[in-house]
Amino acid sequence: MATCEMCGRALRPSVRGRPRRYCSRACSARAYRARVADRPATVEARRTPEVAEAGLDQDVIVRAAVAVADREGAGAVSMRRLAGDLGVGVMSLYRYVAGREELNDLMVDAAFGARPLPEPGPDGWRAKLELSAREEWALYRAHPWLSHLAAATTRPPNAPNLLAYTDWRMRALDGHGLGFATLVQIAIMIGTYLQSAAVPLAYEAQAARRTRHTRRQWAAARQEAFERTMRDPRLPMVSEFGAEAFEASEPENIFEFGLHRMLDGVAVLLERG
Amino acid sequence: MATCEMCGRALRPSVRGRPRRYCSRACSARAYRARVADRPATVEARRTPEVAEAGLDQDVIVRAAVAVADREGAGAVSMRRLAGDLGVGVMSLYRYVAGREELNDLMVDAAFGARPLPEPGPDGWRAKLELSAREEWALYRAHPWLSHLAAATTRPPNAPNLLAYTDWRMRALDGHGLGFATLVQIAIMIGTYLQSAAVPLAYEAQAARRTRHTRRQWAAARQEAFERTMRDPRLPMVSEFGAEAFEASEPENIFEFGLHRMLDGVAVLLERG
DNA sequence: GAGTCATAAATACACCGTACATCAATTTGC
DNA sequence: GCAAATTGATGTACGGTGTATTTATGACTC
Repeated sequence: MATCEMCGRALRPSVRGRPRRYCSRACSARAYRARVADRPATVEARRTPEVAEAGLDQDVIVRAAVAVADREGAGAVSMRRLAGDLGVGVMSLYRYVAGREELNDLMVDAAFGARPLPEPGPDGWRAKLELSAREEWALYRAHPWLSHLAAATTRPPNAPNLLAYTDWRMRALDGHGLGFATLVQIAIMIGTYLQSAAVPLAYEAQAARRTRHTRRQWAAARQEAFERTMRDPRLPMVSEFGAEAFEASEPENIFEFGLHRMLDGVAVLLERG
Repeated sequence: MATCEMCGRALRPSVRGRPRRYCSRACSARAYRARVADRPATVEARRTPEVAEAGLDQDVIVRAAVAVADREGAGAVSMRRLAGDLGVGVMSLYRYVAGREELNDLMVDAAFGARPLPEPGPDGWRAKLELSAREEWALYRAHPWLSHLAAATTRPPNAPNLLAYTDWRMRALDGHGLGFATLVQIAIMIGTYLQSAAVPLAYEAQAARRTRHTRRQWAAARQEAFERTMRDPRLPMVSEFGAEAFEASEPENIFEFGLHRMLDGVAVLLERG
């Protein structure tokens, strides 16, 4: 097991690239000091760094990330890009954000935090659950990158504002005789479904960002490719796809359909007692 | 609109990086010939390329990709890695696969193709749908990278073997008085749900790949982080999470629970006529 | 006043996907 | 029969990615 060269503590595994030598930036700096100590003092001031006016913090970074993702898609978000937008050095970001993975979690949390569910909400468990689903869907509509990132959050999820949705749903169902474990499962089931029903929204947004010309080209190529695979004797039903079926498989309609089926399923569960 | 410098045809947009100049490799080669033609003939043979023994093809590449993903996770799959494993040059892969995106689609298709649904399957729509869900779940268990990639396939999906699942589900429900659009929606709803219910399996697999030592460290860090966010007065229900709730939120149990709720929901729809 | 720490940023490494260039071998068209 | 075109394989290079380490400055503490 590798240990820190300065303090001897266990090193957490390096995410990628070279193995770690120090357990923290503090140890790295300490080691640097030690090395510098016994070295001819040739070091002198070369650069006077500009002081950032307002100062950096986690919120600023996350807001910048969300803004980029909203405008140009999740793919446009990178540490370099954010640093450029904020006018700071790339590595400065790491002072406030552990890394790319944490930034993703923070983006998800920020998005959910901007749209809290109302208290106490409408009457009745069904209206409540339906509302919570529509609110979450509205979020995915507003931030097409969100569903993908929400599905990719660290597990168990580390975003309080995302958990707030789960909590609200559990409270919506509390007092109807269901066990705690069942409340958990219903709440998770709904979130799970919405997340992946919303994934196609990212494709729509990607298309919308193209120029009218290339968008048409792109859509045509996709459609053509699909029609080629669709026309397969082993897919008798899919071969019958027409305008009506395409309409039915629009994200909006899949969302709506699945929501009602799930709520009907929950109703069955409640009737059984 | 940019056009090919050789043949003047419209250029499809470059996926990333430099803009295209030619519409195909053929045109690129033609341009090269033209350039070489009026140039002192200094070019001579420098290298005799080794002929690949068995020859490359799409299947070989896709199988290699699936093998790497199974063993080391989706993150380990890269064009360079595959080329290395297969003992060929990186760019040789592009002769059989359009690019990374198509490779993803092909991996998904290959996985689903390896587990076709039985014909005619069990009796009754409910048993059929349940079987199809369990088969798909078994796939996600066998290939933890699959759910993520399946969610990220191009839309509409271009993988016949994935569509075969949709088709089979639609046939399972055919003849019960539901409209074609409803069949589509039920089939998509089930697939959608399973995909995102399976995402956490990738985390489990990632954990399993770690050494026992680092796995414990990793799990402890995750758990600690979660318990910190969970203990929040604004999350009264989540704060109550105990062993039972954690057990209930295991992927396997979420899968099982959601499946039965959805099938109950479909049953309600059928009763209504 | 010396030592420590928080902040900021440049540099460097190990990756990634893929456009284009370049060769040899094969196929095609006349 | 032979030149032209095409195909297959591969090297090189570009423009990115995340992040470990190093270097530097000021502010705070003992």
